[in-house]
Amino acid sequence: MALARTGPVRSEAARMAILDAAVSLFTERGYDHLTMEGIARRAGVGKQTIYRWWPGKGDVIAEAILEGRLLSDRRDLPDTGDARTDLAAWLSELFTLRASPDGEGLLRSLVAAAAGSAETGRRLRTEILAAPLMERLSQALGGASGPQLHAAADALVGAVILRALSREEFDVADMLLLVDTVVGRSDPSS
Amino acid sequence: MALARTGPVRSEAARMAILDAAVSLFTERGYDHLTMEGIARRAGVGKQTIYRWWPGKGDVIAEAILEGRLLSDRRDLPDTGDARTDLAAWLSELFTLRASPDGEGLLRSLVAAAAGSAETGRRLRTEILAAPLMERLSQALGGASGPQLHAAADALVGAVILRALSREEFDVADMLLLVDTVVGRSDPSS
Amino acid sequence: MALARTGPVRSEAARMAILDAAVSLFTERGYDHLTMEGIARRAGVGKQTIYRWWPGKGDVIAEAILEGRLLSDRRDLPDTGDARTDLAAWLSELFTLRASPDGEGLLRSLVAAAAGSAETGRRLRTEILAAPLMERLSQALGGASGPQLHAAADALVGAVILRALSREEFDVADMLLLVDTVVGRSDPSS
Amino acid sequence: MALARTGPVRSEAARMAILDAAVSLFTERGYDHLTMEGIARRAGVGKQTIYRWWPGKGDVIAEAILEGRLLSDRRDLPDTGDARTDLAAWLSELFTLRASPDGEGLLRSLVAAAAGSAETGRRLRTEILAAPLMERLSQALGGASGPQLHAAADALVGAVILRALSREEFDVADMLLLVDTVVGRSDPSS
DNA sequence: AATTAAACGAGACGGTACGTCTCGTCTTATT
DNA sequence: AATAAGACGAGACGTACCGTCTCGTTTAATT
Repeated sequence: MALARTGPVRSEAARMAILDAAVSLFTERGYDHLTMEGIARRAGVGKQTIYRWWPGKGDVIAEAILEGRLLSDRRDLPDTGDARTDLAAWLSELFTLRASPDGEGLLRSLVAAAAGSAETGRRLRTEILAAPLMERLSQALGGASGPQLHAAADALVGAVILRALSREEFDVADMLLLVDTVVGRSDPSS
Repeated sequence: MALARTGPVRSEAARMAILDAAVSLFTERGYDHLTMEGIARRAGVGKQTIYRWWPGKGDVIAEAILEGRLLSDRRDLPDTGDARTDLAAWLSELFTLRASPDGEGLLRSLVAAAAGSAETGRRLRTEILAAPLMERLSQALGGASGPQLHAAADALVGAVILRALSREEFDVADMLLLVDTVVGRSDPSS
Repeated sequence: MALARTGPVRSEAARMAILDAAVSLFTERGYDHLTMEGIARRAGVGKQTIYRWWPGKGDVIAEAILEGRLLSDRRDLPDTGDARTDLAAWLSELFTLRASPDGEGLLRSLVAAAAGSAETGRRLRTEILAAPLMERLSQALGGASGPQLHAAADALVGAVILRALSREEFDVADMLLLVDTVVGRSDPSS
Repeated sequence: MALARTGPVRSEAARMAILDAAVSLFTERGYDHLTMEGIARRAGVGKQTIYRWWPGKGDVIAEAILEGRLLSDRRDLPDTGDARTDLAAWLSELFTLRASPDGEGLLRSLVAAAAGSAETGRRLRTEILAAPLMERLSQALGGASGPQLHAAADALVGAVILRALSREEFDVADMLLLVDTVVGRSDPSS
């Protein structure tokens, strides 16, 4: 039998305030400038309340991603009937994912967070490679699944990340070329 | 007539000591733990001497990459005659690029550096996507070049980066599957 | 009802360690060489803990004076029955107030501290012109008090400070002459 | 036979520019904020040119005092016929000696300089205790000279310095009381 | 109801690093 | 040889955060 615990229970209000504060500071100033003290200040919360539940800022962000507070609105793909165009459009959106006025791209910030926190890294990939994308991509590949599908998904999303890191521009034509390279020009029609 | 600048000239010894120190600290402890003070300390140099020539640690690392002090030994591809195998082997090496004892992968650290510094981002891509890789990849694609070639290269390298960020394992079979996805199974043989 | 302040309370141990460190460094090397970093280092304290409670090094020294950690043992005058001799002896002691091995006179250091910090200036005068001196001086002046007494005290102590600043020697004969000038030769006898 | 020196001779223009710069910076911001780099910058001179001729900032200020670039206009006493009033007026002027907009009193700054530099200390006293003051004071004391005269002068000027350091106000009445204490009320009239 | 213990806000603490400033020494090309 | 310019190693400045550690208050479940 488990030892019965007495005393107050974890405050959901505090948890919410912390995640809200983290998300808003992250989108405003990027991952590098995100600080535990800043989160506590904006959330109106003691620092210990954050450290009690999360080991570091990376894990706070990881939880925010998990709850769909970041990236959530990029999950759905357009559906024009042409999978190739839809994928390119969705990747373009991913690439331009940016919110900060001072030019710190949000995608780069997410990459920085992923580089610094294992949990964030895991979740970032899972979230980006979400169901809608995989479904469309599978169709475009003629029903591929499993490792094959994942390879294609990683290639598409990875290429976008690499270009974002290199600060190169990436227009729609480039994006279509990328989709063609990975998905193949003639496969869907065959 | 140009204004003749008088006074002492930049110390090459100091520049070298700084880059050496930065490279060794970076490979030992990763980008996050790299500090300007640490570099100055190990280089036996005043902090101002670093700040005089570089705006931040990202730019020091960028210069180290440019000079081939990082990554240089991963530039050459093996040559077994089978481009598919060679590419997979080279990508595996890129993926396992790691030196830190405390588990901070070197590739992830480079990604963090790229996310934080525009110059590093630019140079990282240029360096990784170096001549040897592009040449072999072009052959594998049946002589592709220009945007088409770059799309394929970004897809391959990007996928590896994404998997590194997500802390997933990536064995040789996965790597071959990736190469097949991007390069195509039958193209080289045709 | 007053707002109840919660949270940890100021650490008396840290306060003591800081004042102790400041006093020892001050007497060892003088005010000019006294640094906030040095105090923090010797006190085994974070710099912020000093800056949290004092604006600058001058104010730390001011508090040390207020607590009698500097100057305290020069407060008592000898009592030979002859006020003139006693005052001269006490002023000589004030003049020779020195501790530093490298010749930085302690009195000059106090003057530098007073010049740089309003609070130290105020407290320095209050401390030097302490009760025992005023009492004896008042007797020597035939019971003078108030502004008259202060004028005489300032004249005596000020003259000593000026001579200390000018690095001139000041023997007992000079000191007696000074006392005679301010107190008057014949007053005590009358 | 002396070794004949060849090469250019010390630049008087540079010397002047340095002293001018030092004086203006001193009166603007006080001794504490005076820096060798600041002097060199404003004087349009290499730092080495200052260090070649002066060991430190205190000595530059000492030379400026010696040349009458500081204090020079306070040397003359008014002459109303009443030595007591004249001395009090002159001491008041000394006390209010201030130039900085941010309240750093010039007299306190001179004291700081004197505390930090032996040469400045020596010259400060010599300059303040200049001929005009001594002459008037001697008359007021009924022709005193030598150590006796110096004791009185030190007492007067020292008292003013001490009050300046303590940031206390010092009005004309106080000043007259001080003069009376040192010079004696009835001496001049007798 | 009284007790008990954990979660909370607040924030002090010993630290490390930041990026800037000045120190005094040392090159360099010019005059 | 003296100069203007300024790079250099050194280290203090005052600030921002780190992660840990009290504080006193508030809130549940257990007696």
